[in-house]
Amino acid sequence: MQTEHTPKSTPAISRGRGIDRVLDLLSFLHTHGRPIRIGDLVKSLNAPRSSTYEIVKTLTDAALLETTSDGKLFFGKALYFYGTDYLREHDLVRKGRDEVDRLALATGETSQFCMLHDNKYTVVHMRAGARPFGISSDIGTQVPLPWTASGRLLLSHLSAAEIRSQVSGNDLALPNGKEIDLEEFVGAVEEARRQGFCITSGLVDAYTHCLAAPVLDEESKAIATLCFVIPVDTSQKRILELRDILVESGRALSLSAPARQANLA
Amino acid sequence: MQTEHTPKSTPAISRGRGIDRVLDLLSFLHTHGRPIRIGDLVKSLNAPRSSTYEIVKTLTDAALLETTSDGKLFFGKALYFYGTDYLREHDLVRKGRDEVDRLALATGETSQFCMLHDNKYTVVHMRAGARPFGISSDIGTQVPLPWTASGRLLLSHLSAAEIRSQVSGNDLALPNGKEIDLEEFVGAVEEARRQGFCITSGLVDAYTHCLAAPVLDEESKAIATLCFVIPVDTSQKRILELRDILVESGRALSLSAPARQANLA
DNA sequence: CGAGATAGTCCGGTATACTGGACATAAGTA
DNA sequence: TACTTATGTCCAGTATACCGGACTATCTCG
Repeated sequence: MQTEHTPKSTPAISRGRGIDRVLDLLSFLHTHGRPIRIGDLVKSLNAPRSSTYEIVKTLTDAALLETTSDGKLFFGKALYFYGTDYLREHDLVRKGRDEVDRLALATGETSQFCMLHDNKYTVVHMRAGARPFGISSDIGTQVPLPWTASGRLLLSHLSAAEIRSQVSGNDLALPNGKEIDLEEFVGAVEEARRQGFCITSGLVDAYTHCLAAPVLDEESKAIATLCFVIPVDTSQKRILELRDILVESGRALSLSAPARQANLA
Repeated sequence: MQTEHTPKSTPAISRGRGIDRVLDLLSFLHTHGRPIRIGDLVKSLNAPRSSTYEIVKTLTDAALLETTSDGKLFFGKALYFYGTDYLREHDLVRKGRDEVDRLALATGETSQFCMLHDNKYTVVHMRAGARPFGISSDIGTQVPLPWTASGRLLLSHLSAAEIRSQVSGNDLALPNGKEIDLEEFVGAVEEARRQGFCITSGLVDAYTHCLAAPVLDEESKAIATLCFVIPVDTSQKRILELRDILVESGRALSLSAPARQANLA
């Protein structure tokens, strides 16, 4: 499941395929998030200079990249068009976006639509709530799965063993320095599946709850999640209210009825 | 200015760079506009089969492509993220989109934000008007420059000679079979620049006017346009009213004052 | 002015990516 | 059954894409 073109252990510089260089370039540009000078790019990618120039030229001609006014590089128009095409053809994501916008408007809470990408929790769409609260993560932001409620749902179709192998050691270390216990996490995933929703508190930061509901595919596997990011001081009553709204929205987007016996235990 | 990786005259199949194959693939997928089977892809691209399989695998692993439920290929999540990144960093396009949405809402008319791409008029964003009228072109749609009012504005920084060389013979043939006279077109471009807006009638189809205003960069060159697509039977008064709104919006997005003596002649 | 970064071009040798073709399935169809 | 059409894998030879390194040209800073 590792992406093959980014050898983790060997940042070594070897003769490489042009394609792989391109993929690395784009991927780096995404995590970097801002325009970058070509020299820095060469250093960051640890790629041969002349090849990089060549590739950048090719990509720029094809409008996959653009040069900003101050000579830096970033994504170009073609990628915008391709992204739009993706959205047009991809019902689920399109509906998910609409639902997020609707939820944020209706509840005033910061809402997100998330999917698994690169084996990470990834924000596909988000809309900030009414009160400007904290820093809401941008679209495309990736976070280790154990840090989020959605992460627990997105893994909930896997067996305990599979979960253990998916979560690399690093991912269990929270931003606040604490470490999540692996077995506890496996249990939480299990519980999330049984309940059909998940709530976590103070994981990514100390001041928020994370409240998530799954979107299921035909086989009742969570292919995406909807979630609210809400202040810790939210009342229990309000939390439950939001949870019900979220679960309902998730069900509406799902391709199958939950099939789980939702409220048994 | 031709994209180098698509030799027009030689659809020949020769040993090619992987990168170029990828660019061709993406570009084709965009114009195709729908998921496609890999076999058809091979035929359409006239590319070696084994290489295509290899490339598709690589791109799929990197999430640039995705396989649909019925085994067809289309753009993947990564491209959606890259497109979002583009939008986030690209002020002009972001503002242009907002303005289009605003205009469509305020006037009820179908509105578009357009730019030059691949030497074609390209719809960067659009929003359908209040009355569902005709077929509004999707985002990413490309049309020969002479067919549109925007096209005249987007070329208006060029000399007559440059314009002649930009417009290839094919582009002058309208969908209705008629042919635009090249010199007439050059004149229209000139006039569009002088006036700071442009109106065309019955070009792409017989039932619409196309009304466009430029967005200028620091050197007063049109880098984009805003436009309305309106029914032929719109009253003259209404047209002028919409024109003023559009010109004003274009000015607001511009990086320079029009600098042209707008209403001289 | 010299020293040190940075952007960008150019070129020849060679490691290897790309390709054609063979092969294995499976589905449709006549 | 036999024939066609599609997807997909694998392999070895060679055309060539990629890389290292040399070279220019700016720019900045001391």
